Amino acid sequence: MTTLDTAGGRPARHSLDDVLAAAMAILDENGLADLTMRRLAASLGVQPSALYWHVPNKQTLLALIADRIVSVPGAAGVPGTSTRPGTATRSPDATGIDWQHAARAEALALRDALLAYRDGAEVVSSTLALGLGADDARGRLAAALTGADLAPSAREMAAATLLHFILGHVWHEQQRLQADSLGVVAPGQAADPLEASASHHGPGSFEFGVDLLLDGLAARALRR
Amino acid sequence: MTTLDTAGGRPARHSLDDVLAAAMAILDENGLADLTMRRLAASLGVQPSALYWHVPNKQTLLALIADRIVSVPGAAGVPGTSTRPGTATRSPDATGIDWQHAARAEALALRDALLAYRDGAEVVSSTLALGLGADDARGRLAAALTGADLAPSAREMAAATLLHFILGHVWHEQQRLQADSLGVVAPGQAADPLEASASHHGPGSFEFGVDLLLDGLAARALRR
DNA sequence: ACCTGAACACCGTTCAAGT
DNA sequence: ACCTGAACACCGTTCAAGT
Repeated sequence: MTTLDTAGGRPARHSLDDVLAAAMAILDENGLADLTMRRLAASLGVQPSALYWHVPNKQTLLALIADRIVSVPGAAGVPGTSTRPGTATRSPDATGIDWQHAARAEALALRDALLAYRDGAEVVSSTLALGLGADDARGRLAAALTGADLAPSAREMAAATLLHFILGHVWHEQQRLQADSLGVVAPGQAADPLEASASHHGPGSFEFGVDLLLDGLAARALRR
Repeated sequence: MTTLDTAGGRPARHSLDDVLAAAMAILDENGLADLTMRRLAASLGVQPSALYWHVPNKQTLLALIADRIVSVPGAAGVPGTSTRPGTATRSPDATGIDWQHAARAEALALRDALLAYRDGAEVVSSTLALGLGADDARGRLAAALTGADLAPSAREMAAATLLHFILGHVWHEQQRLQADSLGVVAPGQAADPLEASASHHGPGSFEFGVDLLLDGLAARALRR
């Protein structure tokens, strides 16, 4: 079905874009555990070895996917431009825009982007040290913090803190989604909504964390 | 060398404790990628299938390891008692103890515990939904926050926020350690100490994040 | 109580060769 | 420019059987 074999001939010919699209489809439908090079090749109607013409190894493939997951236009993004420099600025005259609102919006947009693909947070997390997508996200968060009265290094560290929290939270969230759908429930972690909503994983716990960080920054700004 | 074959006989007999100790040795010396069931079996002088008498599957093995990594006595822990209830209280009369100091100490202790094993943060993160170790850590953080003037649900959410930040930060940190030791450097992420120390990954960026969170909590406490 | 032996159904990656 | 075919060196897990 996704093989897309050329009408008459045998060997299907693909671009890197095709490969990434197919990989992301598998990721979303079956999860990271099922995203193997062999399964990906099969979904493209191609031999596994063919993938290594497009990509040097699986790790790079995952990094490219992470890049795409994170590069969807967020709250500050212009729709259609998927890649923007990390230090992108929003509208030049930022007067009247509350930086806390901007940072909050960016954080929520990043969470949505991660939630848009199954295991999105794990893919992006596992790829952190390779740069690319994660750096893009941190750049956007840092840009959103322009306006807070912070030294450049403090702004960078604050953006990193936000990013780490977001990845940690969403990953946990997606692990629970998967565990629940598999019926696997850990002893302490009750699956019934009663306990879930009353505890650290209820709705709003993400916003709580973001606001906590932003409150900390605001307190710092006041002390200068 | 680690086979520990009984002097005279053929089949080596082991306890779950032996298995976990051998697994943690591999983890620390060779990393998570090399911690396979087959390699673990070989290090114990046993067939791979023998491991499945001690443990139902690899995921459970990793969860048990995560539990041990996290359960080292932290700042508030009594040395020797490795397992304590999640809602453990520290000394009853907490008057005079600054909760911010307690939470900070607990966060630093957790980071040290994660750093004590190669890929520690990834192992614990991947095991979050299974409860065990991660829950223990969150419980200790929540306990340390007793004294901050917070509603119980807020305290739980704050502990979760701290935990997610810590895992995200240390995982990133350990990824960089491994990337550096392999000589793999990402385009943007310069390996030279000049850029590293000037940015979000310099020394102190962990403390910065923790303090940011604690400042946010302090600001909240003031508003009540 | 703890392990062997053999098998099943997979992996990622390389490399010469094809078109 | 993009793919095949065949191979290499691995995986996690199951299960009957042994002691």
